[in-house]
Amino acid sequence: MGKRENRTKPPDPATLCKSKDPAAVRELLTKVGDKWSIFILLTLEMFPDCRARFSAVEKCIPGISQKMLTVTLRNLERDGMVSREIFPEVPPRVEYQLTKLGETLLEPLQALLDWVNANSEQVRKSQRLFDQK
Amino acid sequence: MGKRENRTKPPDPATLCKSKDPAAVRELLTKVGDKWSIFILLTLEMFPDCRARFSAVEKCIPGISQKMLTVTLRNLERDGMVSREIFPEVPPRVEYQLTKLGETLLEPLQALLDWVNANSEQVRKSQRLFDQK
DNA sequence: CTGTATCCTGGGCGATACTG
DNA sequence: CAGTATCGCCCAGGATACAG
Repeated sequence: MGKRENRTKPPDPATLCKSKDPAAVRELLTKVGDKWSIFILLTLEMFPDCRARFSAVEKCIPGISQKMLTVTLRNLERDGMVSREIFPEVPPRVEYQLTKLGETLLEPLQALLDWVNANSEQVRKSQRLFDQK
Repeated sequence: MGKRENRTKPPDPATLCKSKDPAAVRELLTKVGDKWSIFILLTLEMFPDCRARFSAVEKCIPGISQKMLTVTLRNLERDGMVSREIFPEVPPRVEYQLTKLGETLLEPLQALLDWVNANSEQVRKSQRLFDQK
């Protein structure tokens, strides 16, 4: 399932979407494809125990607004990728940590990042070629 | 680089974005995260020689509009993931084919799909739990 | 059959102000 | 410090019509 050998026969139309739970696939890729999720996941990964407080994450991600950090963290928590712990202090302290699930997602994600590092130059070249035609 | 061991010291803020070409990372994830790109790539992969004509791809992707198929294919071509060949016939025939570059992207992508297949149930469970609080 | 050209809507996201 | 609330812009993407 999902192997990449060359076929010699055309596929049954809609085979793809029957075998793969298209809703779940699209859902994840939409999440991961949004503007900030991956940066948050990768940032948390850098901290000891994959754990950091709100403001610490914020400082590691230039350009993110407070609102989007809150929203994206909340979504990640909802999906079970990140856990959230509130400390009843003043001033308040909230710590976020990658869950086991979140950590497992980072592996395939890292593969994608490696691909980017290896191939982004070729992509840019292709774009330039295409644009000047 | 990009390893996943636990750190014992907090990261240098903005380390992430210095080491990874954030523009390129975000660019790819935005593409891959759009509504149709992956389905198109996975569809082409199913055909002999990773090659199919416009209408054949269309039939394999329920719900895609003609416009979005055209637009997304054009973007993929611009990025060098897909090549396009026009046959001067009537009625016209146009064939699209995964390039070498496009095929290499499918490997990390497949890892992500496998993750979805393995974990989407747990994600849904987490969502239900979160929502009823 | 394989496109292009318009129009239109929803929602992602930023800016800003306010709160416990 | 770590949020909410509100407003408004922009643009991905759907519907529809037309063209080579």
